[in-house]
Parts: sequence; structure tokens; C-alpha cells
Amino acid sequence: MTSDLRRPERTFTIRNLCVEFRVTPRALRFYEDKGLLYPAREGLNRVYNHRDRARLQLILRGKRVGLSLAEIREILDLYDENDGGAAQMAKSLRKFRERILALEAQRDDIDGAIEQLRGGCDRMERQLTQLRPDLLPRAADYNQVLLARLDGVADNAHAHAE
Amino acid sequence: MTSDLRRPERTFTIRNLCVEFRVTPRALRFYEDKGLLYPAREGLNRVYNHRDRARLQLILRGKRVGLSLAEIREILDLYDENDGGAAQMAKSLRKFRERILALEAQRDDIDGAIEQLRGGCDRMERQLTQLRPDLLPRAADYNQVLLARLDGVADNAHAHAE
DNA sequence: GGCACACTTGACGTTAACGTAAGGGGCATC
DNA sequence: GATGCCCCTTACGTTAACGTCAAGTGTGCC
Repeated sequence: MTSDLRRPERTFTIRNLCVEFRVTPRALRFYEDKGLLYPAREGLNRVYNHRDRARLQLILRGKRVGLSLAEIREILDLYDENDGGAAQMAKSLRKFRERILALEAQRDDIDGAIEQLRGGCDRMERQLTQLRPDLLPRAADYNQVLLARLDGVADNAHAHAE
Repeated sequence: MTSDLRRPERTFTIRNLCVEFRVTPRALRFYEDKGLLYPAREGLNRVYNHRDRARLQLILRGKRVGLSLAEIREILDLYDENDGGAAQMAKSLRKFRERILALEAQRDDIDGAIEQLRGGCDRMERQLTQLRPDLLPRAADYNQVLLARLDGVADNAHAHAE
């Protein structure tokens, strides 16, 4: 109901971001320690702007795809420092391409793993269809899972509204 | 020129597998410690059979897609223990499906990251085309990278043939 | 002014996944 | 029979990414 999250001049407290992205203050301070974030200060308190928030999003996604904080920092630095001349930028470009290749390989791995698990599922389903069809989870149950997940997200959003 | 790797009765020393999969003996012993592998013994020495080798492959792929050893172990156990009755199998089936959902989400993350990096690449390429077209890596260079990778693989394959 | 509450900075603790060093056995080979 | 090589176990060390206190500061409120 409140003001626009996207308004570029808006700032965030550490808690704002923690709640929004489900991380702890400790983590944010840690990222700062490691040079991945450098929010402004208001007295002692940290003040995050939209740029900081965007960086945090990138950090978290980087983590989810398996990058180390050091690797993420490197990428962020490359994004930033590309006023350091064309040579610098050419170097960044190479690194970016390497990362892309690595990520593509990783995605193929994941597809392989999914396939493997699906194979396992299929076998188990066939077995169960023979042995105990009553134990077979139905499509309805599957939807239950999805709904539960959505509820979970909603719950999290409420959790700190109290 | 040598005997068939796929011959089911063939066994492997710890070093065989280490060389083949580019891991250290320490790692294999560690996996055993954690209950992910349990090779036979010949005296003190470990003797791996095809089943062990297949498990190792699964372990390493699991690692590449970001699973912890504990999670991998759980999955392997589920694969094994499904003589424990139909109820057990139904439980495994649920867990497998959860894993699949998680992996699919992770793959989407990776796709997003790739897209992001591609965007960065595009911008840099445009900049460089303006500023210093000479620094632009050409398609030829790109192929160089790929060839270098293949060479690397080939080297590894030769490494233990000597 | 006292209390709650959110923020801060250390600094030590923890977990995962190994690395590494120390010490020892078994077998071929020079 | 000493050397070298591969294997073993035990055990302490290491790195990443935080968690978890402890102790202090600032701000609003009754």
C-alpha cells in the first residue's frame, strides 16, 4: 500500500533489505567486509540505495548459481571499473565469456541430474503402480506442494508485519 | 587398445578412479567416511567395482549441481534402500520430486545469470566497437578457447595411459 | 530518566569438504 | 637390503560463509 519501491531516490535500512531478501544483517555486513557492498552511512548506520540493492540481488543470484563471494566480487568489480580504459573492458569481456561457458556447462549438468532423477521417479512409479497404487501421489498432491510453497512465501512476507 | 572399461567384472584401484575423475584419494576416502561409498577391501587396500564407480559419478555430478554430500548421500540411500517396502519407496519418490523442483529453479537462476552476463557482454562489445575495435576478440579467438578446453580433456585422458 | 528497540563493532565459534603431514605396511627392483 | 612407489590410518590444519555472543551507541516514548 505504501510508496514505490522503484522510486530511485528511496533508501533502505539494513533491516529493510534483510527482510526483503531473507538474509541476516550479519550476512550484509559480511558482504560489506568482503568488498561486495559499500552502503553510505548516516552516522554509524548503513544506508542502502537502489544501486546497493541491485548489487545485493546480483550477489544472491550469484550465490544461488554456485559462485563464491570472491567470484561474485570479481564480476561486480568488472561491471564497475570499466571506466579504467578499453583494455580493462576487453579483459572483463573475456572473463564474462568464461563465466557464461561455465554456467552453461553447469546448466547441462543440472539437466542431466534432473533427467536421472526423473528416471528414478519413473521406475518407482511403475513399481508402486504394481505394488501399492494407493500410495501413488496424485496430480492433486503435486499441486498441494506448489500451493504450500506459495503460502510459504506469503507467510514470510507477513512474518515481520506484526 | 586395452581392456573394456565397461566390462562389469572389472575392478579399480583408488588411483584409477582418482585419475579418471580428477579427484584426490583423500576425497574418495572422505566420501567413504561419510557413507557415500563402501568399496570392498583386499587386505587393507580398497577395491572399487562398477557399482562404486557409478556411485562416484553420481556424487561428483551432485556436487557440480550444488548438492551437499549429505544431500547426495540421502539420494543414494534412497536409490538403494527401496527394498524397504512400498511406503519407503513412496517417500523416496516425494524426495526425488522435491529435488527436481529445486534443480529446475536453480536452472532458471542460471539462465537468468547467463542472460545478465550476456547483456554485459553486449554492452561492452558495443563500447569496444566504438572505442577500440582492435581489442574486440573475434570469433576465431572464441574457437581457440574451445579447442584449448578440448586439448585439456585429451591431455587428461592420456595422462594415465603412460 | 528509564526502558525498549534497532543499530553498531569486535571477536570467537561452527560447518563442510577436504588438504596435509606424520608414521607405517607391502611389494618390486636395483 | 635399501630405495621407491603405492597403499593405509590418524589427526591436526584450512577456507568460506556466516552464526553467535558481548558490549556499546542513538532514538522514541511514557
